[in-house]
Amino acid sequence: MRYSEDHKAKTHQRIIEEAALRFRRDGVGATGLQPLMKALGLTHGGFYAHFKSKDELVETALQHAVQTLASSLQQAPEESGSPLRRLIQRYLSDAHRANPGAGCPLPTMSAELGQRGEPSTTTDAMVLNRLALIEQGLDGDDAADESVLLLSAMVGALLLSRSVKDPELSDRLLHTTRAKLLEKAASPSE
Amino acid sequence: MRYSEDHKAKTHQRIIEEAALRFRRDGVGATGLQPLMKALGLTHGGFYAHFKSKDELVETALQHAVQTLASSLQQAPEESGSPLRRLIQRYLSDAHRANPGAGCPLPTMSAELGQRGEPSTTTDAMVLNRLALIEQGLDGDDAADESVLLLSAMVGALLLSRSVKDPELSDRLLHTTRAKLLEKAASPSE
DNA sequence: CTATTTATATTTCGACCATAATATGAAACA
DNA sequence: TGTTTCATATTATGGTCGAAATATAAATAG
Repeated sequence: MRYSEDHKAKTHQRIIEEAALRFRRDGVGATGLQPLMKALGLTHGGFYAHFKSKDELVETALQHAVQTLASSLQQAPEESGSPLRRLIQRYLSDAHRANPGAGCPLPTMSAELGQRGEPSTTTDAMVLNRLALIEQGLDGDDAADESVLLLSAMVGALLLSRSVKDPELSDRLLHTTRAKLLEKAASPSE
Repeated sequence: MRYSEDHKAKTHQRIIEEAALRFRRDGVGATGLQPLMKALGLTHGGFYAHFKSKDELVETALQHAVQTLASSLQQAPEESGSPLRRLIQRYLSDAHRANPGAGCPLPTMSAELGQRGEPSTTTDAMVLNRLALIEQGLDGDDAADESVLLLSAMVGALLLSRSVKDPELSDRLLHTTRAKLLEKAASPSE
């Protein structure tokens, strides 16, 4: 073997990362394997040496996105407030809205995955993970229910803010929801 | 051959209605014109006598769905509470979750429409319409901002509840959000 | 040997078009 | 006038096209 030892493994990983980007940015159905491989400087034929189907790649890329996001949400540089406040600020930020390919898969992919009849439970895991994360930042006996509201509002606001055409309306959706949710996460001991 | 006077108009309308159903249930990209026409007992060739492209049908079907929904939201039989409370109950109902093809296009189509680079402003119109409807049912100087939160949460909760696999988690997302939002719409004169 | 390329198979997509089909309005006939 | 035939306008059929999709297998390059 004159290929480097981990050559295939690196290609494998590059496919996953490019797919995770495109699936979130363009959608699963709109992402062709041919353009995907071409973007990596490869041809489409070799795809099946790495995955046995597109569906398998979807599942793999989704899990990769989940893990990447989970770690990206942990590291918060120097933002203000509690972990929950930082999460809200990051999630409903202009940067997150502008870069769906690097962001949360829920607003971009969950509808399509549900429609596909995907038997995957990865969405469930994501939701449960996010709910737990939010609940940690809340107080009171109502924290569990409140976390559901926060997650729904975050996902919905990001989705809608990306879907409307008018930039002012988009800002209103994003920033107003952010402000309202930050109110809820105001005082950890209220 | 000359058909009855309104034959083509009826066919035209049938195409729109079947498309509005499928676009919401299966997604725009996953809905082929051939199966669509076949479902109406027609062949695919005649499609272009009615619409000059699939994109035109998408726009038409979306507007049809908007108008249908708008009227369907008005007529509330004998549910409890204010119009806003009835809207929340209907939107976050088990029936709405179970029938995406007959429901609000925002949770099912907006992500895909945004990704498509659709230049349509129909999504904007829907959002503005819903915001105004919700704001009418709210009180206080905070009504405008509060309506954004309500809409985001409604869309997000419905989207997520349709996307997860576990029925209990789905119920939790749907019912908890409904309960929390009904609290907010509790007393019109608070 | 192995990872990738190249070539190919099979569908399916949106889109187009020539042709067939036929109900109505007009014309012709009784 | 009442009935039938004809011509026309309109709608749907069904075939086809190029492109792109997923997937496989053989050939090639590292």
